[in-house]
Amino acid sequence: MPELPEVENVRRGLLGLLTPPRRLEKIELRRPDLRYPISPKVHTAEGEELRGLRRRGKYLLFDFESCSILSHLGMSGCWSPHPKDLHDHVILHFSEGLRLHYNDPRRFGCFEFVQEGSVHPLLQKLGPEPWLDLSAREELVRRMKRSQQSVKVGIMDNKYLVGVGNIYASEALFRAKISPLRRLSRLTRVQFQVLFDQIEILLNEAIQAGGTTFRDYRNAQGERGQFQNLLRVYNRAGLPCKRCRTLIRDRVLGGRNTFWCPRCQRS
DNA sequence: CTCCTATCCTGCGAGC
DNA sequence: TGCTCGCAGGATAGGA
Repeated sequence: MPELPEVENVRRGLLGLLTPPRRLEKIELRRPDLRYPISPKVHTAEGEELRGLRRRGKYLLFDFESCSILSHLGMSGCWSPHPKDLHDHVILHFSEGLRLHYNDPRRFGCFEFVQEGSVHPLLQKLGPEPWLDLSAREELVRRMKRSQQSVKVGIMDNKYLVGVGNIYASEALFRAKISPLRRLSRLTRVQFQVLFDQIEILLNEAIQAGGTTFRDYRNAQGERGQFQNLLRVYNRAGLPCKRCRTLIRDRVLGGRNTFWCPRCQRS
């Protein structure tokens, strides 16, 4: 469900609830696993004070004194102070009665222990955050140009860069006027620069708008995002392009539905 | 290596 | 109204 802008909004909302810093009193596991088995080592964090809450790509990191806990929301995960009961799989009991409930019907998310000073294997192979300096951009162009994958599948691939999921991939390519079908190896350097620019602008706008609630995304306060009102191509197959009125097309690419305007995105 | 597919799981909307 | 089917914002393992 959540892409980078949604996870960033969850992070900010949780940070608000957790300020001033609270002590984690107990981790309540309502089941032994999500996507992976949950390590009993997570209980190490009990009794420790929360030192910070970071985001890396679509992952959240709760930083404690001696360890961190890595949380991914998968497709349907959500952190909230309000109990939902059904599918509340993990509950963090903080001091002063604050409880954070991790709810995830599909259980594609994860809840992982990270030893202080070590990098979790899930984070090991991740590419950079999408806000790239000049040299990071050049490096990325070099790497991506070697690939025969479509640009749509490419920008969603975490080994190149993190945070762009299925909605924002289609949206970024529309803004950059690049066909999602084009192979990475065939993009020009200028196209890469425009694409990286548009990804940054798009994600900034989406964060600002509180993320996209296409279906069931809610932030930590239970509120919907607003960016769905600003989407230009996603889920608009058969509807007229907002720029040129040509009908938006869709097609499955890398197993995910992809939307584009065949006129605005010809190259 | 790289690329592609199937898969994990539940809920919901479309279509009949 | 009620049923079935297919698809959903992610990411990985395993095969070609």
